Amino acid sequence: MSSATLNADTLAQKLADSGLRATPQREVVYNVLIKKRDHPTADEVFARVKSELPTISLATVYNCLETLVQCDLVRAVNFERGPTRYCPNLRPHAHFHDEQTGKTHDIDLPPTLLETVHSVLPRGFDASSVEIIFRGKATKSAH
Amino acid sequence: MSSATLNADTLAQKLADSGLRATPQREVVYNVLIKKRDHPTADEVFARVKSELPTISLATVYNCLETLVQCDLVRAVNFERGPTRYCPNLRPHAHFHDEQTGKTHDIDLPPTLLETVHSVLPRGFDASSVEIIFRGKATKSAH
DNA sequence: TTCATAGTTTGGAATAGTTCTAATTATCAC
DNA sequence: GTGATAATTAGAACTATTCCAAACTATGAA
Ligand SMILES: [Mn+2]
Ligand SMILES: [Mn+2]
Ligand SMILES: [Zn+2]
Ligand SMILES: [Zn+2]
Repeated sequence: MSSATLNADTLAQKLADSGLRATPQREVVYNVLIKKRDHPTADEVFARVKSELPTISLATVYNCLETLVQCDLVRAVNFERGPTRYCPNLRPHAHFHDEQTGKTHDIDLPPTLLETVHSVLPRGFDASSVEIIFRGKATKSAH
Repeated sequence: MSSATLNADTLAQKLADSGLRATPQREVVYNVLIKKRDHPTADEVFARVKSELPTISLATVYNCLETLVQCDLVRAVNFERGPTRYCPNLRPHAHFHDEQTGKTHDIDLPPTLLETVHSVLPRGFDASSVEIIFRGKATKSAH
């Protein structure tokens, strides 16, 4: 069974869990995110999806991305003014924003780290999620 | 010497360091941020500043906020789609976003934490800053 | 099958937040 | 004071996103 088929099944399943249908548009949008995990904007997703579904509309891309976020298949990422970016990496990870290139890299986190970070919260703060963003420059060796 | 005067001096000094002038608009915008540290949007700053400078324009508020950010007197904060928020707290701190109320709280960080977080970066990633955002709910006791 | 219904997509209009522009006003150095 | 430079202002323009109403599609009961 191909990885694309696995993804399609995962997608169909998660959508069904939320009472939603697996449409061609949703599948292609999701596959575009999986295929190139560079945190694209909605416009960039739109451009990539068009080559497979030339008649898709930008509104539909926004709708699909929103749906995928609701189904916990994709994370919406905002760490600066400017368009929202989309990330299909569901493992706990931080983002490294390279200020020279504008590229955003995923940084895997050791399981203990989120615990440690969480532990700095004073009483009365009950966090359901933690987000970590680095800014700086990445050298060539860091692909 | 009053705290307002101290702030005004700090402001004038930092602006001068960047070759900029201390104008009434810049002073009032800065004082508004200092006075109520609730991470207001530009629109909210505009509304507060108007009571002291009724003829100030929204464009000037944006200009002043941008200037204060450049001079490292204020941080611009973006952790979701929606207007940028402004924070005059220069100590290392995280943000806690209360999803019920929409309010954003400052969480002071022990000096070791940023080191620990920083240490998860693989070779090739050179971070100049780290940002931490919690999301969840704050109980009444957490003011 | 056929039809009714609900879900989805679509293009365009509308909106929110911000930035740009060109004209005016304030400040500084001489 | 005068001229140069910096800052403010109102409004236009712009970007990203959401809203809307119409058309289309899938589903599934009769
Ligand atoms: Mn950037
Ligand atoms: Mn919020
Ligand atoms: Zn990511
Ligand atoms: Zn803050």
